Amino acid sequence: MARLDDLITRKGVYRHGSILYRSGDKFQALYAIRTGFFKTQILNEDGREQVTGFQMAGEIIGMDGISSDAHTCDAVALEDSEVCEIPFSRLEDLGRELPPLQRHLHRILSREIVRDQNVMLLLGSMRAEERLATFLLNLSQRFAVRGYSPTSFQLRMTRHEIGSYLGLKLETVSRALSHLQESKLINVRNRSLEILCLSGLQACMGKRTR
Amino acid sequence: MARLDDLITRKGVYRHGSILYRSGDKFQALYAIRTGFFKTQILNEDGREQVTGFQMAGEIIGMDGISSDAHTCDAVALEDSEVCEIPFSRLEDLGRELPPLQRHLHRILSREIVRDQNVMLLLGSMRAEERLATFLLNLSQRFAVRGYSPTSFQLRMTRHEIGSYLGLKLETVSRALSHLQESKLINVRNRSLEILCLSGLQACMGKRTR
DNA sequence: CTTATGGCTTGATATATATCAAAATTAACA
DNA sequence: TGTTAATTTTGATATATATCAAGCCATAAG
Repeated sequence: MARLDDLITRKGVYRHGSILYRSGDKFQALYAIRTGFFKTQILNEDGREQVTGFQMAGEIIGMDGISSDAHTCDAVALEDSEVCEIPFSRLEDLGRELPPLQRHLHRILSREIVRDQNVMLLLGSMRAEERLATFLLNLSQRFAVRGYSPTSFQLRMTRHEIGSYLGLKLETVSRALSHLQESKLINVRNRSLEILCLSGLQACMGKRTR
Repeated sequence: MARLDDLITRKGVYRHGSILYRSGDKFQALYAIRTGFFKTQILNEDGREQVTGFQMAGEIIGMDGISSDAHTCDAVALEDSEVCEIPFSRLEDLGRELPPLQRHLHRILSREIVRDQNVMLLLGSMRAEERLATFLLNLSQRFAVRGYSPTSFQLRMTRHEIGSYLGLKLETVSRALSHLQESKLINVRNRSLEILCLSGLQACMGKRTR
């Protein structure tokens, strides 16, 4: 553990809107978010963007860069955030000496694969309101794990960014939020969100017309 | 290399329709496809399915299982296929001794992450015909790498499976194929596909109304 | 060779979401 | 702190894709 600490260096503070890495940047390190909130996004040749994830404190980003020694997405701070850098080749070196660390790295990489595949399921088979419910429940769980309220939190991203992540236009996101509110499942006012009925939201995930 | 060969064992032949692993199966190994064609899919609680990928000879599957020691998707043979098994903990052991092998594994895991994120882009931001063009061009490239014709090949999957992968209904897939054919970009008759104009298909990827 | 079954295509119609537009609200900044 | 710019909501309408339905084709089984 001491040796891992030795590896990790405080990379610094990223102000709201600033960029941790860009697509095309040389890959050298993974980043552990200490505090704050990021989004990752990829851009098409023709300028279309897709938000591929929202990352919060305790999560690791940058794994996309390993495959080609260059990052394939942008990572942007959605609020002032503190980040630690984990030089990747040194992490690999250390992993060779410490099997549990090696295993841990593999699990983190695989967890990202599983997460991505669940987003595919969401994008490929769910209706707008279901996608939103799934998204809110996912945020809720992740806040809960960190000791924050699972039922009351701030959205760190715009409706446009939520829409980009969920494959919807921002108007659709807004309407779906309004509708969940009418259904008494949530309270939403700007970026503050309150979940009134977790089980109701869960039920909402299972509704298919599509 | 000899030691890697030592690790890998021929797992056997999987007949068309048979299952290499199922969601929930204990994770013990990665699988290298020697010959043939697979699909991987996840299933919702409520029975909805999402095809998460199509894998061909030379590709590795099973990486989803590392994170929780259990597979999170099903892998199904789409034609008679031959598979090799790579016991994962032994692969990790060997990776600790052979840094290039370790690095190779990390690249493979990361490549899957990048692939998945590009599918997110497809599902989140492309129109039906674009998705199909992207899909066909991806198959084309992968066949080319393997020394097969990039412009003439057999589709190994049904319209339904293509639709599940692309987030479309099978009728939409069928119509989009017909339309690409009318546009003289492809010839398609059942499962045989011929690409008449690679650059035309590429241009088709960039068309947005959405 | 014949029949049956699953897969595919095409048409008509329905529907979910996108698009366009305007106003209201909030946040950023000078 | 006033002013501007960005974000959000909501409505009206357009459109892409889903749904429903029927017939056709191809492959597999008897």
